[in-house]
This record gives sequence, C-alpha cells and structure tokens, in this order.
Amino acid sequence: MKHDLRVIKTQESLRHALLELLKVKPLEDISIAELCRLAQINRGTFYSHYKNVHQVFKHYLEVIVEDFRRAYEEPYIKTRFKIENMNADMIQIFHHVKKYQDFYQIVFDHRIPMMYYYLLFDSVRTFIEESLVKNQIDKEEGTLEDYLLSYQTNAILGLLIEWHRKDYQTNAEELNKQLITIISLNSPFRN
Amino acid sequence: MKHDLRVIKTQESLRHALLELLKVKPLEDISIAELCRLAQINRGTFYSHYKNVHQVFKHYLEVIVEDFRRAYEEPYIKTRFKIENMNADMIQIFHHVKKYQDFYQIVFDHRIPMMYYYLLFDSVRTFIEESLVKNQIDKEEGTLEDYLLSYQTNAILGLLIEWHRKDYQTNAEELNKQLITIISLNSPFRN
DNA sequence: AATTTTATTGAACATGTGTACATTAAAATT
DNA sequence: AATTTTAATGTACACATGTTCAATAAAATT
Repeated sequence: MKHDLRVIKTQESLRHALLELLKVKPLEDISIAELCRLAQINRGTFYSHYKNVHQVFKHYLEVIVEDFRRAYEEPYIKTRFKIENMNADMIQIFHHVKKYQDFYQIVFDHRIPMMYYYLLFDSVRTFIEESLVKNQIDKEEGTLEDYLLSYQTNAILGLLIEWHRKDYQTNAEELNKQLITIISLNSPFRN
Repeated sequence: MKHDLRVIKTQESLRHALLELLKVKPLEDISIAELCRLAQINRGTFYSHYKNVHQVFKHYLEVIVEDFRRAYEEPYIKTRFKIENMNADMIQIFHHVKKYQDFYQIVFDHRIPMMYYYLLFDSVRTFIEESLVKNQIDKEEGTLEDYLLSYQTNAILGLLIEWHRKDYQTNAEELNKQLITIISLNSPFRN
C-alpha cells in the first residue's frame, strides 16, 4: 500500500533531516549515509524510496515551483490576460524568488545538476503556453511555436540567473521595473 | 615546473581515456577509478591534477566553446555589425552545435552540473556585450544593461535547449530561419 | 654526467555507494 | 484478536572516494 504509515514516516524523516543538514552544508556535500544517520533510517531503506539525495530535495522544489507558477500567473489574472495593462507592481515572480532565496541559490549553483533548472523551465514554459491560448494569440505553425516558447521562457530565466549572480542584491521592485522595460521594448507576442 | 613532460603526459592520458570511455558510457557513469585504470595513471596522481571527472571534460568543452564563439561571431563580422543586413545562411551557431552534437548532448543532459551551461552562457554573453560596443549602441545604465544582456543571452540558449529536446532533429538551416524570424519580431537592441 | 628537484607510484585508511538477502517488526486485512 | 502482508533493519560485499606519506623514478638543473 502506498499510504502505509511506515512509508510516510520514513520519507518525512529523510526530508526533515535534509532541511536540517542544508542549514549547515551545501546540498552537494550531503551524503546519503549522513542523511540516513540523522534521519535514523537504515541506508538500505533509503534506496527503496529515493535514488539519491537530489530526489529528496526535488520534493521541496516541486512545491516551490508550484508557488512560482502562482506568482507568475498573478498579473495575467489581474489584467485578464491583457498584457498591455500590466504594470510593475503586479509582477510577483521576483518576490517569490526572494522569499525562497535559499532554495533558488541551490538551484542555480554551478555544481547542481540541470534537472532543477529544467523543472523550473518546464513550469514557466507551460504557463506561457497556456497564457497564449487564453490571450487568444494566433498560434504559429508547430515548430516555430516550440522554439519561440523556449526562447521566451529561457529569457525570463536569464533574469533569474543574473539576479543569482548579483547575489540577489537588486531589490524585487527594481527587477519588476526592469522586466517591464525589457518586455516593452521587446514583446514577441505583441499584435 | 608547469611544462614538466610528466605532467603533460599524465593529463593527455587522462583526457584521451575520457574520450574512449565516452564512446561507451555517459559522463555521469564514469568514475575516477575507472578513468585512471584505463589511462594507466595512479589514482592519487589524478587528484593532483583534477578534482573530479568533470574537470577533465571541461578541457574539451573550453575548446568547443571557443569555436562556438567563432560561429556566433561570423555573421556579425560579415555584416560589419549591421545586424539589419544579416541573413539566415550567415548564422553558424547551429551548424557548430550540430558538429559537436555529442558534446552538447552531454552539456544539456539533466544529470550534468550547471557549470557547463554557465561556461556557454558566459561565452555568449561576453560576445553579445562586445558586439554591442562595436555596434555603437548606447549602453543603458549599468544594472539594466546586465539584466538585458542575460535576458538576451539566455533566450538564445533557450533555442539550444529546445533543439536538444527535439533530439537535434530540426535541421540547422530551418533553425537559422526561425532565429531570424524571432529576432525580427523581437529585436531588443533595435534603434 | 652528476646532482637536485619534483611528479608519480603504491600502499593504507576511513568513509561512501549500490546491491542483495535473511530477519524483524509494524502496518493492513481478515 | 489472529493472520497476512510488506516495510524496515542488519549484515555483508565489491567497489569508489578522498586523503596521507614514504619510496621511486623521471624530469630539470648544474
């Protein structure tokens, strides 16, 4: 049974232990053995739930990425998908990232596998795709559409990479303004 | 001495052995021990040259990224930095990536650390920055400039991510056309 | 050619990885 | 409450990691 109490207890112990260790050392330096010792879980048991430490971290990130989606969505909903009416203080993604800065610092770390980046990428890309449909913009032919979407998606993530490199020093409001400026001189989906 | 013949021999053996192993298994599955066995290098010696297998691979990637730069530069030089005059068959980056597809498949793999992506990112970003200077476009104020550059840079890399996901099926000429289409509806540095 | 310098080797050690399997114990089912 | 199911444990094994250090051998220097 999937909802076996023992399974839940084991996984929660491991996840909790991971958060504890992350207070002390970077994700890449946390071994399975150490995690299991702290969680008081047999190392063999670990492997029947996760393949590596990253799989444990991924659980947290999935929740956060879901929240990212909400943050991204907000101005679209407020403007009823009329992007022209969007203004800087409606943008929530940078506030969201700032809120979970500890996690995003891990995601953008140069030692961390691309999988987290792709998790974020997919989430943003799917939303942009959906918002185009809702905005009733004519879809281009299939392949161009795909490339255009990935181009746009990754451009947004480029801002986050730059923010990361600036150690999240730029404040979120400032970034909101910059994004508005950029997409106004640079709106690929304008009619 | 840095040019000690023994050092050169050791490093070349390791690099050569890595290429051999890459024909057989993915980078993430290659252990230091295995690499050293094949290269006939003592494992202790490995650590006095490299920290991990990625550092060995990085050597190759640096050469390739330098070639990427040349590919990126080509249309700018041909048009003497007048982007308006650029046309699809001048673009060389996709041909370049196709040529080194085996390597880019590794770079964009979800298990691989972000470091390679950043290596590419930095190279592209630096070139875009330089090309703006040569194109004598007024620089914006410092911070916006940084974010705009990273936005643009990552947008380009978004195309490569999409290509990777399509298993490099789209042909390079097609991609050239798509890029021209995208940047024509979407040129942030237009005057 | 003799000497000095230093890269490489080999061995050892503590720890981590991934897997296997019989045993135990805790949950679900009857 | 008794029984069945199965998750978790403990142990073992082969191999990998990262580090240390004395011994060796191959370079560079004289």
